[in-house]
Amino acid sequence: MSVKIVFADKQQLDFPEGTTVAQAAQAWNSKALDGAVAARVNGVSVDLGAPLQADGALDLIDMHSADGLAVLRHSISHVMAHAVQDVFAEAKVTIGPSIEDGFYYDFDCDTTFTVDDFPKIEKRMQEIVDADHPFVREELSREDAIRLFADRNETYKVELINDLPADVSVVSLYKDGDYVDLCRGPHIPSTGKIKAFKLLSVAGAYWRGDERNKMLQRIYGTGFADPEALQEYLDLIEEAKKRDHRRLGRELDLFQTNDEAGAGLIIFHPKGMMLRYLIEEWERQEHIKRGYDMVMGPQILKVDLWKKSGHFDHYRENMYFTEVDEQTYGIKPMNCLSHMLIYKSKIRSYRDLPLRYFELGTVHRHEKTGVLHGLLRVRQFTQDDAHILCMPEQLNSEIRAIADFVNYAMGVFGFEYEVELSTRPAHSIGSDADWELATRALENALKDNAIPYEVNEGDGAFYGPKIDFKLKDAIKRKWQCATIQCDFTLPERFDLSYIGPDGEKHRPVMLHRVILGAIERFMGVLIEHYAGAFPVWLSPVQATILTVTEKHIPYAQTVHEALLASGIRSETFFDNEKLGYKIRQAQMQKIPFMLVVGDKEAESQTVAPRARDGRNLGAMSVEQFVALVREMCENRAR
RNA sequence: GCCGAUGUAGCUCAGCCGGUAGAGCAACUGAUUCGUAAUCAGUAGGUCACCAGUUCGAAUCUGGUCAUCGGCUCCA
Repeated sequence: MSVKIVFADKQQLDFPEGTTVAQAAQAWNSKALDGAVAARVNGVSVDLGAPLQADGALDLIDMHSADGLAVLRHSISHVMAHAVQDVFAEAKVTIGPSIEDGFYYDFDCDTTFTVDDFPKIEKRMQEIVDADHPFVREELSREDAIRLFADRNETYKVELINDLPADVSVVSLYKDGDYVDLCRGPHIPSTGKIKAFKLLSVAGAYWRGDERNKMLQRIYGTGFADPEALQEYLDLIEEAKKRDHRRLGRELDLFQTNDEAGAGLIIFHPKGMMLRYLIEEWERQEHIKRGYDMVMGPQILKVDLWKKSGHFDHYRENMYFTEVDEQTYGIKPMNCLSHMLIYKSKIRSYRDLPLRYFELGTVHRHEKTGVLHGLLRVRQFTQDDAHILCMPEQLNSEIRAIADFVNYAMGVFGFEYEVELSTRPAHSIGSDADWELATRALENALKDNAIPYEVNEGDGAFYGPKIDFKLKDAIKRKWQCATIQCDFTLPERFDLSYIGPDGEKHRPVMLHRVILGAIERFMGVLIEHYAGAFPVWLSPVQATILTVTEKHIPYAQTVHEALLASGIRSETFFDNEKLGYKIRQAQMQKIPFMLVVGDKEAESQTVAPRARDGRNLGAMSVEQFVALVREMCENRAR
């Protein structure tokens, strides 16, 4: 029997059945195996050593491709587990997949691993690599596999096999040397193919990601096709550290957190507050343009109102409470309640809808200590929040308008983003019918507007499904900022109504939505995105005036005042230092323009701007400079 | 909240086996008056996160608390 194999270039060759993928590929093209780590036969990933058993299309997976790197890293994770068990005999293996940028493996081990153990583990890994053990695939019955792992005291592997679906009767194992792991594969042909790896960090992780389960020890590492690519990645990590918003927040004097004030609470310094003011002011204008009404509710509301809304029952552990005159008040974790009360303040007609209430609403949420992170995860934050009350038939166009708004806003700041639809979570309120209706409404709006999205099962808010917009920051981390949530429950609980054309009362639907999300988080993402070098319109300081010597101070002062009067955010730097020093300081502060003022400028009543990128713009009048800055602001230019 | 690590001057970090703290940069003062990424000299600055305990004696050892960092879980 022979099999017909079609290769990437459409060439078709016949081979005896049982010919391995590698042999076939070699016959097709003698260089085909260079850099190949695995292959796809009819779209299914297989080892290079896999036998060909049927006709099909074969293409090779290159080590440099995303799929190839995943295979390589998965193989390195086996080598790491192998090495860890050689170093720590009592370590039990659990799971160890490849992930974006690397891999990890989780172990259950009484000895706690530290980064100081890495050299030992890496040394052992290198020995395994040097030994060039082939990765050997074996298939065993469920029972035999369970017996094998039980004999080796690998209880987690036994649990994994036991939990496989009932119709799985055969499982695959991979061996390299004396190490055996339960694994679907594919793997690289042998450990010797590994040319570049590094262990990065150790952390705790719950078995199967469930906080009720045992905490395991996870070792993260990465691997690349060659040492150069690994070094490039390590350099990228260094670069990411340099643009960490917590570091830049201090260096650029934007904000602080303070032990004495409390965890997760941000204290904005003048420059950080200016940045925040600029973002917020921009937002207000954009909301007014789009038909939103600005409103504002109180910071605390009586606990009974939180009971009515369902927050007390479903969100209490995240809320702060305070006692005033024997009354318990809940400090708001969300802004919706006041907006509901505004709606209820009079009888609404269908002609009034949609109503769009916008509030830069400051909320408090009691986040778990371990999740706090700079500006990105805090306990007090301000949302650019709005609640849209509309008729069900208006949902579609309202969602579309919000999606357009988000798209516009992301464009202004230069972010890419992805869209996800999150459905009903385990812990939620409302009827199945309402959830169905709300989820359908969001989904239809996405489909009608041809917005590509992915479904995120069970990730909705407790009161309704949501569309999440995940923007990608400078180091490709994804952050949830914008979100649209569809809510039939709160209007019900607050008995909201409008009088329809038929003269009868009807129930409005509510959309909760944010565009930037939390201002604090968005600022954190922005700082990293721009690496602290904000575009001119967002720069807390747009120009700093540098004197060549002390005698130029009087003229520089008049320039400064003229700029301030023109609405330019100007700063003076008159220290008794050399010009080079002042330029260096201004450069490190990432100020867009440095205005050098010396004899020439004072005499000709000009300034000599030096742009942040080092370009010397030559002498120009103050008016010309003001016009330049204004134009850049309008174009939102860097 | 969980696992692990860390907490020394404004910042970055030294400080071995317990004997009451040190550098660079920043700051301040003085000199210098200088043209596109660091002028020179001097001075000052620390409850060693906090609270207990062990000890003749604790930055150092032990326990607790707080905070930060890397993750997990959760999330704007």
